Amino acid sequence: MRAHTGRRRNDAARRAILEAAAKLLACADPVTIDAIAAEAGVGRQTIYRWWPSKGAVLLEAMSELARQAAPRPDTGSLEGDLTAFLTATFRAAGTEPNTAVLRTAMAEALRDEHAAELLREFTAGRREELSAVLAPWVPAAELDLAVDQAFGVLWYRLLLGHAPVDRSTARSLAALLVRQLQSA
Amino acid sequence: MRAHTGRRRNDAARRAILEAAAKLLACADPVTIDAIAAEAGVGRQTIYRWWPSKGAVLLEAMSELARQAAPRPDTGSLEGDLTAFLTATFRAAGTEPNTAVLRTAMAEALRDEHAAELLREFTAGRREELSAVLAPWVPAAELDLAVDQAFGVLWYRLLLGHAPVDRSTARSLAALLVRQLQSA
Amino acid sequence: MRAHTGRRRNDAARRAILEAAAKLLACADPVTIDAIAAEAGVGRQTIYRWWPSKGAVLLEAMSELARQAAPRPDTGSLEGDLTAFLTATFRAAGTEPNTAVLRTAMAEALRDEHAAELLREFTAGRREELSAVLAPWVPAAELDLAVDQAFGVLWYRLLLGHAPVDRSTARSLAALLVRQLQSA
Amino acid sequence: MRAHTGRRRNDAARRAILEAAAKLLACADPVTIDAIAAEAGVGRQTIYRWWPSKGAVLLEAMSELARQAAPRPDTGSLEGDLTAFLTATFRAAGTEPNTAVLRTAMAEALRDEHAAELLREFTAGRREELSAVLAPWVPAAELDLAVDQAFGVLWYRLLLGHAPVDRSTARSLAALLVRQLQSA
DNA sequence: GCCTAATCGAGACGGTACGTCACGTCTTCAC
DNA sequence: GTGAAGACGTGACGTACCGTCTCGATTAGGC
Repeated sequence: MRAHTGRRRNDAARRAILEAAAKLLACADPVTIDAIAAEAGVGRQTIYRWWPSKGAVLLEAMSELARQAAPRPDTGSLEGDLTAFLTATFRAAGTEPNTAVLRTAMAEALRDEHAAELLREFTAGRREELSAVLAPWVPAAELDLAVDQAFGVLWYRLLLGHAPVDRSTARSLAALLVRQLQSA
Repeated sequence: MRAHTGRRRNDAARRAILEAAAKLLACADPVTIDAIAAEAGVGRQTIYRWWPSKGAVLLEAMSELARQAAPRPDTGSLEGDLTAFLTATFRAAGTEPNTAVLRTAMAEALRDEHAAELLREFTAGRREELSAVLAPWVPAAELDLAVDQAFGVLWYRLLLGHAPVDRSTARSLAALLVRQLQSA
Repeated sequence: MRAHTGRRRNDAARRAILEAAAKLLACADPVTIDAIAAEAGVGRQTIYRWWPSKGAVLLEAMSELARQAAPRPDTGSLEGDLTAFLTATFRAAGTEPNTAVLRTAMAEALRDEHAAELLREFTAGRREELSAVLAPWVPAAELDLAVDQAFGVLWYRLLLGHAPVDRSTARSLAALLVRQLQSA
Repeated sequence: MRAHTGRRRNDAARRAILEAAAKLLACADPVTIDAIAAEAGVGRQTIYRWWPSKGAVLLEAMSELARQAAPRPDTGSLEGDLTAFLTATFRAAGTEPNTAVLRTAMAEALRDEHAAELLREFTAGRREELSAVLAPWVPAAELDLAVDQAFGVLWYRLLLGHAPVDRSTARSLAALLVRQLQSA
């Protein structure tokens, strides 16, 4: 038995696919596999060879996009750190095309188990970031719920659009959470 | 001029459609117009005559389902009222088939503007309920954000599934929010 | 038992329907019941009350249109009479909108037994006309086939459109048929 | 540049579609695309990929069916050849399921320009056959009209059904045409 | 002058077929 | 074996007409 024969995976194709997906993700309208393949100059099968579904491609593309976002602030106070984190996060999420990307990603995750898994991983990563920020000051028992309150507001507003996702929201939310967490 | 001519809308068909939609909504797998029509014993066109899209039917069905849910508690304390409201709400939303219904409704709203509008209306109604509960005790400036924190946690967990939506979550959340709001 | 009570049939509606059908028949594109009803300013049911199918309306409209066409020539010779008859018939049938009417009528007759029956009646009438023209000169045994040869050429060209249906065709055909019939 | 990439057209599917169409064509009742697809064990889209309309499929199927029909008789006499040709043709056309096939084909051609074009091609081929039979004996100027007389009788009777399309008709018609053509 | 009943325009109803779109799989040939 | 190209079976979509079934309004004898 040979360990491996034949042509090796073309990383250029992989990157082209993710970039095409990212580009289309930002357009707000539903993304098709054909569109990704055409935009990437790639055969449809090349996508299915490496990802289990359309949603998986989109989610991976989104995760790459959002990789750089997170600062790990250290201002010396809970309120300072939390404000810095939430401000950065809300500003990023509330700005197009990111808003459209996140909404489309959630839409995909609700229809595709592969995408759902990747979105769970992505959001778990974000929660860990925020947990790390809060951990020094907050009792462990309250951590998870506090984190979900912050990201809950973010996603709830993002998906429904009834209220802004912006810097000022982030600041108010940080202040409220601080009061809640420190009054223990 | 006559006020109206022609056969009137068949209310039995309308109800059959919404009930069929509600039934299928609870099944967790994607709902098709054909399935609704068949389940309701109705022609497809009768659906398209009265609703602009599949999403609109589903959202209307969901809204009818959830109409009765809300208690308007009056225990005499912020913590009592809030706990009662959130406990009831989380328990309802966290129980199948309601969880599936809400997830499907959101999935539809993310792809269909008509459904989105109806989901906005539905969630606005729920926020008003909670606002009414909080209003006596909470400064107006903090109301909206507090409400979004509560429903944010609910939807965030519902959609991602990383943590439970249950009575105990509701109680913890109520306690946290009370601390936050009363420490002002 | 009373012989009859209630409102009588509205002849204006009947005429409006046939005229609307005639008008739409002339347009070459497929005619719908809705279009007839709208054009006639009539409810759909008023059509179905009096005709068994769409085709029946169209065929009756066509028959009324074509009622006046037939001359009963008497030039004193077989060739003269035949030429006169065929010339008139081919010129009428070969001119728009009559061509479209006949084609549409046949299309309808091929899908609708009521229309087929009416088209059979209509064409039977036309064949009788031609038979009457030929009868004085042609042995009875050959009459039917000769008549079918004439109308056969007419319809064959009308339906396929590979060759004209015009006065000169009529004259050539008349001459050929005369030779055939007189050489007995 | 490559001459061609991608999977090739599946000829088995093509044949299955045409055979299914032929089979359904013979059933006298209206043919649907779904029925063809199901009978052929093929997706609907595979039909639309290769034929512009339902009529085009049906006409192509009919043309294949009728390909073998034509004898090219050579009995040494006009009457002999013509009788042989018309007898064979009328017998074939006048026998079920061929009659139903031809009627359905015409019905389709009257509603669908693609089918009309294919029916024109088919009938043109048949006319050429008959022209070739007649050419040695008939002046060119009279050829087309004589041919249209023969096929005219065939189609006229086929479509209206007022008189038989059979061997004896063919013989009488041949005799009449011979008299007409030879008495010049 | 009512009563009865059939007709009218309007339009909603359950159906059937249409032609399109996107999916995820498969097949072909080039590399 | 991987790549682009593209045909394949599948199944939902939204539209167009069909022929039937209500509606309330209108009309016209028979009593």
